[in-house]
Amino acid sequence: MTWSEPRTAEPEKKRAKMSAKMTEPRQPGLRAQSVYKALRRAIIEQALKPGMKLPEDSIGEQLGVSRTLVREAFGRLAIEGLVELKPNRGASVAYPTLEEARDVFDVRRGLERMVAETLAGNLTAAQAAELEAHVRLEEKAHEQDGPESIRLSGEFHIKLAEMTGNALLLRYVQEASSRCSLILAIYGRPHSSECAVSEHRQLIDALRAGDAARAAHLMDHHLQAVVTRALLTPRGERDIREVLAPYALSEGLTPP
Amino acid sequence: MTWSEPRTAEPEKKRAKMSAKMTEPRQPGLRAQSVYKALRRAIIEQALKPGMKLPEDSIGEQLGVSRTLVREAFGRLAIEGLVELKPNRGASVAYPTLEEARDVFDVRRGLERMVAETLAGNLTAAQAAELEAHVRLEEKAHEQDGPESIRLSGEFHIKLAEMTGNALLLRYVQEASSRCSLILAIYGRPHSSECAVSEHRQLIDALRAGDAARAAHLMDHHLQAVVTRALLTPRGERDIREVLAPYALSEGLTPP
DNA sequence: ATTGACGGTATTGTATGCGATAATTGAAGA
DNA sequence: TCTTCAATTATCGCATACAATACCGTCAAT
Repeated sequence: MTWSEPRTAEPEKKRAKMSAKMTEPRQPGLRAQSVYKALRRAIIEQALKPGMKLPEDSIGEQLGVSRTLVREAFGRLAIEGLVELKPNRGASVAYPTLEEARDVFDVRRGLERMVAETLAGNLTAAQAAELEAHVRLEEKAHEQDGPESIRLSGEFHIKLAEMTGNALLLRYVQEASSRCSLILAIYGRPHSSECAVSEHRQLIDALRAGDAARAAHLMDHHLQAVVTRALLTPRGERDIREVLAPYALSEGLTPP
Repeated sequence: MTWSEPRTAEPEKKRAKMSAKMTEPRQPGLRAQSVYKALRRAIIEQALKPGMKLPEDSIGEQLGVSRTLVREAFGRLAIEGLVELKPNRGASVAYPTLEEARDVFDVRRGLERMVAETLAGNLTAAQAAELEAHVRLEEKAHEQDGPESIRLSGEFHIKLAEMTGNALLLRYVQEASSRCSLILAIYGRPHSSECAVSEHRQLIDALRAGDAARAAHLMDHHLQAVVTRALLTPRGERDIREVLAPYALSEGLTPP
């Protein structure tokens, strides 16, 4: 994101009573949305790391908006579990505990099972083709194993949710999905590519065949596999910091 | 709108610099929460009817807070699908279309199926007892068939979700549940008591027996039954207004 | 009579201000 | 040197200020 324009560079005293034509008439609500999306991406891509403090002032200044809009974005992100909001202590990037993490993954499995069941036997030819094209992209990306691979894996699941045509289900899947990203950023091993492409392929087959039970089962185990592959299991924590951090954070302590 | 008190009559210059002790130190964030809860209840209990306009000013004035907090509440409620927020046109109580309604019910069924599966065979004796006590309450209330009956039916499902110990699942179930209330307010027949107590009882039995499949199945059909009993099926709309209203509202038109 | 233009008012979107709370620093005492 | 506590500073919570729309009624023109 290019924040090249120095909107609030000057000592901000002269903005009242300015000549009427220098206000750019960006359409309303759009700036708020942008702040939200910027922060969301920054968190998911780990530019903002879990536990990191998020001062309203500096962020607003950086993004060229007032604290009001930043605050609004924090609200939404807090509901989605991406930031934590403590009274009088402001916002920080969420640092889910292992327990919360497990909750999220459990719910996600359930949600995506619904997706699979809904879609089984109801895919149009076009949709099936789109999914297969996507999987081929995943295969290509998987070879050079960049961060692209991870993004595509995630998008596959979002695409599936979209195809159900159920807006609420889509929203929940998206939410669970972002939270999973955050969780894997904390507890996951460095960069396992998370989703096995072959499992995606099998799933598509089951969906085309209209085998709801098999599709649901595949999805369930696929996501279960993601968890184990990415190491969510707490046996043998690798770093003492990681063991303590959640506790420290949840008590309002701030490790350096 | 009663403009009895001349709020902005005075040149509003003298409100700064008041004697230091007249600020009640209510703890921060609590007022925001209160506004949110107040509006939420008002909507669910249909004091605020679907489609009704929600001006920030008058609501804030009524609740004794500034537009800022009202706005914040609107944001949360909008995410939960209880209010609609249109740019530059403000907030109104949501008026879900039949399609959205179906989405919500579908997701709810899936979520509560998860609840049932999670709980099956995992109820403590205390929990089972609590549920049975609740059902007895429902039976009592069912006789005089007041609005109490509806509230208790809803609470049964919330209680179940709580017992899973999964905070996220609980939140989703609560959200779906409130949206269902709103939906039934629009499309439901006058006051069917929505949940059959006997079905609740059967469900508890299945949960105690640890029969996950049966519990899930019961839950699924129970909720399906709620839909049919409450008449969500669009055959034979009773009133032209009700047919048109969703379309009007969704286009931003405001029927009288 | 309907429609379209115009002007005033009501409401929204966003920024800013003010008091309050927590973080931090620094000084004094153990 | 290590604690304890007070003063300073950074931030937050909330209200308010102000500009930008949208709404509504009036009036003129077809």
